[in-house]
Amino acid sequence: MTVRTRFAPSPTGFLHVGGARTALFNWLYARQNGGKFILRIEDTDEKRNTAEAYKVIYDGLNWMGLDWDEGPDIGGEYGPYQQSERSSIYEKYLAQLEAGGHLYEDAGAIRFRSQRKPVLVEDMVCGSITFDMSNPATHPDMTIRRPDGSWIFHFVNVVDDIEMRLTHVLRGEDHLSNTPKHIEIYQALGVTPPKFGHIPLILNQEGKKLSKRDGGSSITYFLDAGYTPEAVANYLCLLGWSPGENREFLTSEDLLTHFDIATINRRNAIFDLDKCFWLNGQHLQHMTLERFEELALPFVDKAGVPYGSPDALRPALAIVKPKVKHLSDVPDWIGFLFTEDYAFDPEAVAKSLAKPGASDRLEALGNALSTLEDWTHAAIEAKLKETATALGVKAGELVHPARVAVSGRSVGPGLYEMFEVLGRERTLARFAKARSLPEIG
RNA sequence: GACCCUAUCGUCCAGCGGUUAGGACACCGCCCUUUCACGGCGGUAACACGGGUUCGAAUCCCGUUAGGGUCGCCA
Repeated sequence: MTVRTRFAPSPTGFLHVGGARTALFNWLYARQNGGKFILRIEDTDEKRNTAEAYKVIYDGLNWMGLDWDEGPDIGGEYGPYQQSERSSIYEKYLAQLEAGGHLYEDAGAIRFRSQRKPVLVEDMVCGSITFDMSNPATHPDMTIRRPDGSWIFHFVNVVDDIEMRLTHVLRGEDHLSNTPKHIEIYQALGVTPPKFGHIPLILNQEGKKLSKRDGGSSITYFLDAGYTPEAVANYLCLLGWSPGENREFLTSEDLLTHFDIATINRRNAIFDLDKCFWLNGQHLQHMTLERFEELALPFVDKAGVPYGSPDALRPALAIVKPKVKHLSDVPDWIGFLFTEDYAFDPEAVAKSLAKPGASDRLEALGNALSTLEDWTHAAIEAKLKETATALGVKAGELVHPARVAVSGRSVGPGLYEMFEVLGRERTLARFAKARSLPEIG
């Protein structure tokens, strides 16, 4: 039997990281088993049904690299894939339950009568749990349809999972207590339930369920802040799971081969943005330059960095890739390489360039570099050190003023790498420009 | 309140009857170094509590406490 999993978000205009995680786990499970991953939009509340809300879901999943085999946008064998268009299907199942004597009316709404028998939930992550359904006070008969004819989540969710031939339902642990109710519907319909897997929740710093209000609870936050999807996926999998051997850095391909839903623990986990941040730096550092380029380009373009052509941009990206931690920092880290109109940070100028003798040392360095044959970072480094020795000063006495001269700041990419990217002409011109600054004595 | 889940450093994860309780993030030193990073070395820091079971419990059982979740005509 082909594995079929799904992600069934409500179009709220917000993709929660917890939602992204369930989507990721379902996607991984489907891909690991040669199965299908289905996207279904649960929009029984029509107010939510807007094009922008759909776009948020599509964009979020696409960004994470999660592709779906069936969905509202691409169709599929068991469509439509949005609940607002499936009412006739629900009517059919409702009639079946009615015929079985499982329904009754209550103030215009339709309720499902519980059998009041114990229900066993065999969960892929939580194990076997038996729910005693005998107390109507704690397990009231659930409403299935409102007086106005609209449908309630529990019912349509089960019907769709049946109709769409889902074999595995991996979802948040907040649904664990709802599962026996869902199983009762499967039983009333005479259908074998799918396998369930309830994954622990993501908590905020206060240990509460991560909500919209919490910073970093939306997947767009990670996108905008310059996180890479591979780092976010890596981090999300690490929450509650470990591949063993103290391994933590996993590429998306590693995740596909190693991640195992059955071995995640049952404990809710607090989201640690610091660790995600660290992982992001690791991924940035380890990925190919091509991938880095692909991810950084939108940020560079958005900031309006005048890099000219991709060929001119590439070397600049190459020298910041090992150092930058957020893609959103890239424009700031490379901007000065593409304009002679870069700003001088007053503090940086005061700390090195304005120091006595700095201008002279810069001149000496400029003279030495003007005749350097091989304009590579290695040769530049050798020449700078040679010059320092000749002047009888430490390399830092040349390095620091030179850094501020060419970049206007005290923090940035490697100095020799910056020189190399700038080229001799512009490097020396910037030395001269810096020496003519009013602050320089 | 009832029901369900959970309980190892501040945080995440290892540990599955015998360990000096390990790794990572964060934090603090030191080293490397052209800044910032990276990297290296070292440090602070945990088995919630109480009973069992056992020759022996972080590991198994029970209870307590704490946290989370569910109990909608939200999804």
